[in-house]
Amino acid sequence: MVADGPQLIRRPQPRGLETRRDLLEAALCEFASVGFEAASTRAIATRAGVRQGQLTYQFPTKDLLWRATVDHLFERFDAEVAAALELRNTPIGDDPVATFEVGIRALVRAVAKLPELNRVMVHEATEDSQRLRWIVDTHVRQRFDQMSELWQQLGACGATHIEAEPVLMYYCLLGAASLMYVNAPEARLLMGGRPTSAAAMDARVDAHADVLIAMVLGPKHLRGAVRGESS
Amino acid sequence: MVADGPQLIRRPQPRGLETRRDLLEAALCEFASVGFEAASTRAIATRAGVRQGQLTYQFPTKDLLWRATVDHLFERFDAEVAAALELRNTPIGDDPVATFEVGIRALVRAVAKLPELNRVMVHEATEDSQRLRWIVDTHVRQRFDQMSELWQQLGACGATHIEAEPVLMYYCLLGAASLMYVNAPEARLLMGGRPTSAAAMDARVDAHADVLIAMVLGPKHLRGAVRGESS
DNA sequence: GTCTATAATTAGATAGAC
DNA sequence: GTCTATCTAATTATAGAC
Repeated sequence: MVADGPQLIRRPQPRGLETRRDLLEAALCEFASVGFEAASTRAIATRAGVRQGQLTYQFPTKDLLWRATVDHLFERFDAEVAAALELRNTPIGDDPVATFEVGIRALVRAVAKLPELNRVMVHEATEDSQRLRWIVDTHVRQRFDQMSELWQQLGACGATHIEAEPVLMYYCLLGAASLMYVNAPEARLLMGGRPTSAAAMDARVDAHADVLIAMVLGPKHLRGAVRGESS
Repeated sequence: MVADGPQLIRRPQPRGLETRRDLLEAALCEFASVGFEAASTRAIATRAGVRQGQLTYQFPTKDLLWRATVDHLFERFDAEVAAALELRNTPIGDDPVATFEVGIRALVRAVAKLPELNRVMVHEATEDSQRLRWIVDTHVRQRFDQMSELWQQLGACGATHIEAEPVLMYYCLLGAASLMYVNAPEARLLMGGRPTSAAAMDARVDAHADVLIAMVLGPKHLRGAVRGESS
């Protein structure tokens, strides 16, 4: 999705691809933690276990590294969503209510497992820039349009008592779904540093999705799965 | 709330206080836009119309400038909340439902008028650090506890069909209330750069609060004020 | 494909003139 | 209280050896 890599005269060699992948994973962490400008290519290279010169060979400029990282992040995010969809016996069809419910569950699961994506988004979206325009045009707008259409279908079939224009609902749902994971270090401090096993984490994610669905579809849609706090 | 300023041997002189205020306003913008590490003290001084040496006289280190900025930000935020509360004929008392409703309206109004606070929070909360611990201990925890108690009262009196532990609800409500304003540059791109007059902005903020209240208190609490889209 | 060495900028902090 | 000049360290990007 973005011009990448070495000079591309011949197909890349396996060890180059591997360091490339390592660099992308390292860049993902750094960019998500502190944003584009504060992230240092040296720190990224070190985290990936290579030298700085190696990074600039794979990604000639910091900007190209960032774009490749964002592409990689959205790919992983889509994979998380797909995995979450398969986990359920996805009754997706032309029923907007079922689509919404399954979609919200998959969304919450994905943002919880990959908070780095929303962190990068938030670091970039606080100020207008070329990078923000690129990420909106390349990745965000299509997802926003998709969600808008679903929201309008939901309103048309009378499934919700909430009346709001799509852009408002987009940010309400995304914010409610993601802030706890974006601000996970803060949340951990507020909760007093409980250990949070993987199972407890999963239960919390399910409860989180239940809350969002109950907020939008109302009490009549409660499926008895709304837990407060469990192990 | 934080040790500040020059050597404090004598009371500060008026022109010093003025540049101090200018520096805090400038720092607020820079820290909110790009975060602590990417913000440059030179850029802050330039924006405030003074030289860099002047900044280090008022705030010896970047860290002290940041803390003073955050204190200032929370003061301004509380002022916005207070102004929003006075705007309504605040029926706050011991009725949790009324308190919640008025509080949500004031919250949405305040985050919309001062998105810089939530931007700073999000820049800091994506990674554990001394700054994060300081901001949580100094400003966040007391507000979190206050909101948790209100949420438990709301559940106890059966006013909501949502069942969730306080920390989950804290991030759901705060995320739903703030993301649109935190990511305002992105939202403007998604909406196609509509002009958004002050009146339209106000209407949108009211509609936003209506949505949050309807989400939590359910259809029975709709007050006929839920607008979709208006001028 | 990987590495070292280095150029060119820029950062925060300090010292001292006025 | 304000400003200029400067120090030290860290940044991205480049050139070239292997």
